Amino acid sequence: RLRLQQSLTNMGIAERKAREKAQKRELILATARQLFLKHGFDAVSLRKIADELEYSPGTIYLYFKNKAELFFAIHQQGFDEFYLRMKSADTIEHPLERMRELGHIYLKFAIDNPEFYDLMFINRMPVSFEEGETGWESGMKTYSCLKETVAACIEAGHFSYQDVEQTAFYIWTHMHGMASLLIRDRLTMHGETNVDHLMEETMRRMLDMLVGEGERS
Amino acid sequence: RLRLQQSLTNMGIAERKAREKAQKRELILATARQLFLKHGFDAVSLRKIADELEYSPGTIYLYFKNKAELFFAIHQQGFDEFYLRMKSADTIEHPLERMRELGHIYLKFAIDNPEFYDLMFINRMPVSFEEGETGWESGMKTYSCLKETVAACIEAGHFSYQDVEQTAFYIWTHMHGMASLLIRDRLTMHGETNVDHLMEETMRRMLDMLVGEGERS
Amino acid sequence: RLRLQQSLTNMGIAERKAREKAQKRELILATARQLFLKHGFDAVSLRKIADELEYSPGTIYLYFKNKAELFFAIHQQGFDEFYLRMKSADTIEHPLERMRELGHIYLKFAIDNPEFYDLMFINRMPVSFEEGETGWESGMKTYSCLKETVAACIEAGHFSYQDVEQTAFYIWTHMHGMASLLIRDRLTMHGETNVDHLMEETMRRMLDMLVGEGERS
Amino acid sequence: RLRLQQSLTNMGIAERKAREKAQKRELILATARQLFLKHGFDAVSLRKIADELEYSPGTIYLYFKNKAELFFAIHQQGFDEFYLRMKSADTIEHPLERMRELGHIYLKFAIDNPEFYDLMFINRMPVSFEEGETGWESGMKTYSCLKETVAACIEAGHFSYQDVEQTAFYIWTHMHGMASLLIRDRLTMHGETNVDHLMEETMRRMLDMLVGEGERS
DNA sequence: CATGAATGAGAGTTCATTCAT
DNA sequence: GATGAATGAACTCTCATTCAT
Repeated sequence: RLRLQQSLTNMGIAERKAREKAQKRELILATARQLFLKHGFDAVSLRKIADELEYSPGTIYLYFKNKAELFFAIHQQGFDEFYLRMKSADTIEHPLERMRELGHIYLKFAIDNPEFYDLMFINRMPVSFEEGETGWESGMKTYSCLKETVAACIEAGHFSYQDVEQTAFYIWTHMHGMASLLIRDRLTMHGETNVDHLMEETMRRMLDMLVGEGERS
Repeated sequence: RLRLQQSLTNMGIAERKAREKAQKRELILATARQLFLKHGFDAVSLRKIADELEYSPGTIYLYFKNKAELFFAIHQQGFDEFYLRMKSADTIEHPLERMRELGHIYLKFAIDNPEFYDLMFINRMPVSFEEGETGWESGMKTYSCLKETVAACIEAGHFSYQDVEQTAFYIWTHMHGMASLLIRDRLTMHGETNVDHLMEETMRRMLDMLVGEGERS
Repeated sequence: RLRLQQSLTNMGIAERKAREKAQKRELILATARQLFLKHGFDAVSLRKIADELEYSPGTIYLYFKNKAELFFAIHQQGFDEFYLRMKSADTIEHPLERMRELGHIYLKFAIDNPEFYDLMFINRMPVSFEEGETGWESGMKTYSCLKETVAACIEAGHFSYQDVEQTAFYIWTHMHGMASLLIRDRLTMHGETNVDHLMEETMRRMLDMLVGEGERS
Repeated sequence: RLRLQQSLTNMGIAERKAREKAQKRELILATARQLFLKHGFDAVSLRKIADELEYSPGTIYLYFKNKAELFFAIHQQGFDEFYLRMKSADTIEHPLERMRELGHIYLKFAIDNPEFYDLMFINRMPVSFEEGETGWESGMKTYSCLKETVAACIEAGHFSYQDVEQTAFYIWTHMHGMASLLIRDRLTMHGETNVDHLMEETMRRMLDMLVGEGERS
C-alpha cells in the first residue's frame, strides 16, 4: 500500500512538474511573442527574452532547441489559434453569413494578435524552416475552411463567379493586404482613428461585390 | 580676369565634384539595394556593402550618416521611381483604362523590384524614421495619383460607389495583399507557375467588380 | 535472531547496492570512454554522456566529483587494462620472445583502444591531476614489466647494450611514436592501407637491432 | 614633382602600414602560440588571446578569418621554420653526419618550440583542416629531406637495411615518440634533470644501430 | 576625400556544475 | 539515490560605428 501511495504521489509530482514545465514554456513563448511584435523577430535576441523573464540565457534552451524552434512554435501556435477561431464560424449555417463572419474573424485576429499575424504571414521565414514542410497543417486546414465556405456560397448561388480557388485567393489577398499594412505601420496617414472600422467595412464591401446581381442577401 | 577664370574653373571643379559625389552615392545605393534584395535588409551589413563595392566601410559614412539613412534613401528612391511609373499612365485618357494600367504598373513594380517594394511597404521602419515625417512626399503623390483616377472613374460613372477615399483604400489594400504575400513567400503553395498571371487577373476582376452595373466597359 | 537476520539482510542489501553502484559507475565510464574516442576528450560534455546513458546530468556527479575525476578514472582503468595485457606475456619464458610479445601487445592495445591510449599517453593532463601523484601505480608497474624483460634480455645476452633504464626508454619512446602518430592522424600520407603491419614490422626491426651481433635469436 | 613626391610618400606610408600590419599579425601569432602551449589549443579562446594583447576580441578577426585559420597559420609557420632548420643540415656532405645533425635539429626544434611542435604533430586537427590538403607542403618537403639523407646513407653503405621509406618511417616515429612524450609531460618520472641529454643519446644510439656492422663511422 | 584599424556591444549557443525536490 | 531545472560564465563570431592618418 505504501508503494502504491508513493507511486500515486510520484505520478502527482510528475504531473505537476510536467504542467509547470508546460506553463513555463508558454510563458517564454508569450514573452517572445510580445517582444517580436515590438521590435521584430530579427531584432529580438534570446538574451533579451531571457532578461525580460529574469532568466539566464541558457535557460531558454531547456525549452527550445534554438531560436528557429521558438519561431516555429509561435508560428504553429498562431495557426492553431487562428484555426480554432475560424472554425468557430462553422455554427453559422448560411454560407454568406458564415463568409462574413470569417472575414470578421480574420481581421479581428490580425488586430488582436499582431505578433502572431506578423510571424505567420509577414515575417521572412528562417531558412531552416523552408526545407521541412511541417508546420503548415493548421494553416492549410484554415485555408480549406475558407475554400469550403466559398464553395458553399457559390453552390448556394450567392457568388456569381464560379471558380473556388480563384475566389478564395481573391478574398485572402485582400484581407491580408489590410492586415499587413496595418501591422507594419503603413496606415498611419489614414487618420488612424477608424482604421479598424474602415477595414471591416472594406471587407464587407468586397464580399458584397462578390455577391451576384439581383440577389443581395 | 584671372580671378574670374579661376572662379569659373573652381565652379567647374566644384560642379564636377558634386556630380561625382552624387554618382558615388548612387552607386552605393544601387549596390545596397541589390544586396537587400538578395538577403533582406537586416541581414546585410554595411561591411558587406563596402566589400561588394571594394570600398572601405568608413567610406559609406561619408555619403550616409548611418544605416537608417541608407534605408531612408532607398525608400525615397523607390517611391520616386514608383511615382514615375505610375505617372506614366497619365497619358491614358479613359479613366477606367487608366485605372487598369495603374493596377498593372503596381503589380509589375512589385514583381520587378521586390527589394524596393519590400523596403517601401513591408519592412519595419527604423525607429529614427518614424519621428521625422519627411520622405513620404513621393508616396503621397503616388497615392494622390490613384485617388485622382478613382475620382475620374466615379465622375465618369464607371464606379457605382461614390467614396473616393474608401475606394482608393479598397484598391490599394488588395494590390498590396497580393504583392506582399508574393514577396514574403507565402504563395508557394499556389502551384507557383502562374502566380504573376493570377495576380493580374485578380486585379482585373477586382476592378471589374467595382464597375457599376450595366455599364461594363 | 530477528536482528541477526535483519543484519544479514541488510548486509545483503548493502552489498547488492554497492555492486549496483559499481556497475553503474562502470557503465558511465564505458560510455564516456566510447564518446571520448569518437570526438575527443575536450569535445565531449558531461551532458552528452548523460544523454547517451539516458541519465540526468546531475546523476554523473553522484559517481564522479567532476569531469577531471572521470578523466582520472578512465586513465586509471586504461592503465589497469594495459597492465593486465602486458602481464599476460609473463607466461613466455624466453626473454626475447617475451620482449617481442610485449611490443606486439603494446601496439595492439593502442590500435584497439585508441581512446584509452590517447587519454593515457597523449591527452594533456587536467591541472588538478598533476598535483596528486596517485594514479600512476599501474603505469609504473607496467613500465617495470618492460624493464624486467629488458633486464632479462640483457642478462641472457640477447641485448648487447647493458643499460636497462636507457634501453627501456629506447623501446618505449619508439613504440609511443608510432602509436601517437597513428592516433592523432599523422600517418594518413602513408598509404594507410598497411599502417598496422608497418608498425609491427618496425617494432620487430627495432628489437632485432637491439639484439647483439652474432646472436640473432 | 609634387605629385611624384606625394606618390612616393604614399608608397612609403602604404609600405609602412603593410609592415605594421604584418608585424601585428606576427604578434598575434606569437601570443596565440604561447597560450596554446600553456593551456592547449582547445582551451585557448580568441578572447583570451585578445585579452593578453589588450585588444578587443573583434580585432583578431581583422587578421585571421577564424580560429581555424589561426591554427593553420601557426601550423604553416611551424613547418616553414622547421623546414628551414632541417635544410640547414644540407651543408654537411657526409650522409651519416648529416643524418645525425637532422636528428639533433629535430629534437632541438621540439624542445625549443614545443608550442609549434604540439600543433604540428600532436594536436588533433580541426575538421576544416582535413578537407583542404594545402598546408602540408613544407611538411612534405621536410620529410623528403629526411628520406634523401636516408637514401644517401644507404647508397654510401652506412645503413645495412635497404628500404628508404621504411627506414625514414623508423627514424621519424622514434624521434616523435620522444618529443611528444616530453611535450605532453609523460617523462616527469624520469628524473627530468637530463631528459634532453637522454633524448639526444637515444637518438644517436638509434642511428648507430642502423649503421651496418663493421662499418661504424 | 578616403582609408582601414579598432572598438564595444551583442549575437546564438554550449558548458560544467549546483541544488531543491 | 536520482532528477532535471537553472545558472553564470564562457565560447566563436559579426555588427554599426568612430577616428587618426
